Amino acid sequence: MTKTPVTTVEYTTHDHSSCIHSALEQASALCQERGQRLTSLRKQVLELVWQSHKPVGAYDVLAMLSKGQDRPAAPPTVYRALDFLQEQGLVHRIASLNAFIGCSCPDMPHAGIFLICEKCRTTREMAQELDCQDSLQNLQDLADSTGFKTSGALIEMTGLCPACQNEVEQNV
Amino acid sequence: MTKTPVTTVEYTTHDHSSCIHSALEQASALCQERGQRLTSLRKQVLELVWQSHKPVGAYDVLAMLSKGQDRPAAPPTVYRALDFLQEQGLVHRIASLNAFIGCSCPDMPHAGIFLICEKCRTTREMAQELDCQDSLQNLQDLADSTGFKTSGALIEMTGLCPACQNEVEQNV
DNA sequence: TCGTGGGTGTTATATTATATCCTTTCGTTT
DNA sequence: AAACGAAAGGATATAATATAACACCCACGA
Repeated sequence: MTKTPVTTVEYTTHDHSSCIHSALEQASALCQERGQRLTSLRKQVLELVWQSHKPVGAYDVLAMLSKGQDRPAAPPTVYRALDFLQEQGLVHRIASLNAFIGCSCPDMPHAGIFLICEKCRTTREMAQELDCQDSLQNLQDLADSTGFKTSGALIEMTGLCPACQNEVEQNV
Repeated sequence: MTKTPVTTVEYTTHDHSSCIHSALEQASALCQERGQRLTSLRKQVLELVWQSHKPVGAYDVLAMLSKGQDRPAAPPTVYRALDFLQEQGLVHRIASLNAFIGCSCPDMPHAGIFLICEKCRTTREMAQELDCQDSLQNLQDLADSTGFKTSGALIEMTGLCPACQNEVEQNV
């Protein structure tokens, strides 16, 4: 049986520069709105995180940032920028990979649900889908019904993205 | 309003030695069943992980393991044991804490849902509750409906455990 | 103008995890 | 029992990730 996958931009060749551009625009607007300073360094780091739809390590960012510089940047430089971006909801940390990824909808607070391809590492965030927030709420209700008081959730699902599923089929 | 929390053993003073004992018993039985070797070292590490209902770091285990030894153990010793225990489903890794916790129901494979108290770090695993597996299935269906092929899930919820909620109230 | 505080640079170090090679242990086969 | 091979563990080194602490600078308001 073949089912037509609902392919999303993360999994297709697309004009990624427009992803980056719109992420930066949105970040800029949000920070202005909030009276936060999206400094040159922070913007640079955000742009580097957005170079792909795969989570990127802090030290990768560091390396990219240092490329062509006379003196390479030091870890705290990057971690501070990443901390800021996380606080502003502009990037998420993927705990299972010790890596960071740009948030696809930073304008509304949300606990992200991440679909991480274990083959190509392309990672998609489910956040705005209604059903998704329902499921999350279910979980939280469940937790709270045991007397726990939930304040945050981390959901990372691993598997194969549509593109990598196809590759596997072809290799067989 | 006050609601009576459904307190569970993790959050109450209890005869923890019986937790440890039964975990070891169960581990022993499972390994035997599977033809796996629960060596002395692995058993020791499992016991150390079970010292509490809080996730414990690999280097904490290392330190406890080395205490009183003439020559301290080296990291790979602990990581190898932890890897084995994870493979056997006897311990889980809590990604957001880089730490490990004993599995409360190693006899059936499951994706754990963890409730982590951000104050005392006591962590409870929801695994067997029916609703909980339903919610998980919901999430997976949701992911799969986008063309993703889910193979594993990581769910870590943070908040306050019943005991720590009470403390907060008292301090106010 | 003078503080003041946030942001960044810099150095050092902490924490977590793995690679590699070698030795020991243990079950199996002969 | 001896020999073998595979799995487990010991030991050393190093990789990868993250933070502490302090110094400097600059923009901004009093």
